[in-house]
Amino acid sequence: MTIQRPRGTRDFLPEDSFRRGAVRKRMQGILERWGYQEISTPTFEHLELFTAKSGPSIIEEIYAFKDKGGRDLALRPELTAPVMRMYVNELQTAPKPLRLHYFGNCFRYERPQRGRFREFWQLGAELVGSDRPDAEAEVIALATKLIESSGVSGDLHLGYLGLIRGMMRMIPASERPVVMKFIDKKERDLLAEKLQEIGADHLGLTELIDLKGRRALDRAMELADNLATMSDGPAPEETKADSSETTPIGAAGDRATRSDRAAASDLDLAHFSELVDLLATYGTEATVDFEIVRGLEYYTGTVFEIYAAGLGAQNQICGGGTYMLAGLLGGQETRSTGFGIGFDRIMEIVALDERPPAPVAVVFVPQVRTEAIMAAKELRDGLDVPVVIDVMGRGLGAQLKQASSIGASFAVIIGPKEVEEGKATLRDMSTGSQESLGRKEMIELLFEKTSR
RNA sequence: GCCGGGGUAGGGUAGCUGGUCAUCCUUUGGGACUGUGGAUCCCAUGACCCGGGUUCGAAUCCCGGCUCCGGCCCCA
Repeated sequence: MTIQRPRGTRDFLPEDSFRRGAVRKRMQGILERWGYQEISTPTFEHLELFTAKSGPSIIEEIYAFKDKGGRDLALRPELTAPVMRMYVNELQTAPKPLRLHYFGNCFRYERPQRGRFREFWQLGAELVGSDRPDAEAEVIALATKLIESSGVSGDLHLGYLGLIRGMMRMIPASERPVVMKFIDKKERDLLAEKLQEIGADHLGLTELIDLKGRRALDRAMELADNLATMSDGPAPEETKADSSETTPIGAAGDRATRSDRAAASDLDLAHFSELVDLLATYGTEATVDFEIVRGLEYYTGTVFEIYAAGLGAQNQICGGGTYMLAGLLGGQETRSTGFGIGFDRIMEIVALDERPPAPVAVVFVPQVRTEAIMAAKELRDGLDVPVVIDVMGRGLGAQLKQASSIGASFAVIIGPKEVEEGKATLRDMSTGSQESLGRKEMIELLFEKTSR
């Protein structure tokens, strides 16, 4: 038995690596042009970073371990938390806004299936320091631009947590987690049942999440007005009561706390509406969809997800929104907006056909090996394509055969005759035509013919 | 964690109602062809996922494990 790859990991053969590199470079080129700067963080972090962000239950899903010094560490399951940790550690006093992008491998201990691996790559960006619609629109437009650049057509769904959270304040705190869960899981029947049970079916929640697109926004405005009228009643009192029971024992407690913290700005639908208009300016098409709640607590308002066709169950290729994480990680509270793209999922459906450049082969008669190696050296300095030379001790014919099988565009043939004349023979591998050239002309001609 | 379907040379496959040397294609290395490739021919390398069980005998049947694929859950 040979040694196998660990479960859920992949090997990337030269062809795969080339394709991945090409798509990555394309995306990073766009990020740079939008003024985002690349950063990198460690592959592993203190476990606490991730439990602080997502709660202790995350430990079940990640690679967590103790090192030899007894420290609790974890392979990063995502990159937003490390990036914000880096921000809190060393970038808090940098001029705002900060535009950052990253690309890195992440790890989760999950059952592998299509589009889901134990080691996977995420590419993302964070705009730190603003949660204005301007910032959100830029980030969302950027995300769609990146996905487009790979030839993948994505379907952008744009949500806003404010209204739903406003509605949540109208129902008992103890019922909120389960209601949120039903929304997230798209359990319509259970949701309707639950709302009726707790006497909250008049809020318009089920109606809201069913609406999509332009009409959803208009209707949301009306619902917000109704809600504002209702909240003049007992709501503030209840809010207070909630905060008193917010000892951070688990997800439920956190949920209530953060919902309330964001209360002041929650119902600001004008903000959301402005974002929708700005996105139109960017030419980014979005479907308004209040069903997107992205279960994560630190999102404060705008959230979005992008789906792609042709991926089966794992069709989400991008997720993001506006969040407050710096405070949670011990820094001064800062609003940021960002997204992560599932790079592997993009690669499964990417429409680009990128191929490595064809190499040039130096083919020689054994007795002039030295001259051939020197020629190869010169060619490598002068050309932008791979230059390869025989290391198998093969004869001339076998070398040409090899050149052909690796797809060489040209062969530079060197024998005693050429050495004597100070020239080399250039053979076009597709046509078989040959010409004798001096060193300088050889490089000039080849450069011209091989550069794209 | 749960539910299905698979695992035979590097890749793709036949065999799988148990019994000669496990089939064929391709790839790789060598040769026919020591100054000219793509063709052809010859040679070589190379596999029954692992462990038990049933049997005179297991690639084949049974059980367990590992792993891959698809779905659930969760997410990227």
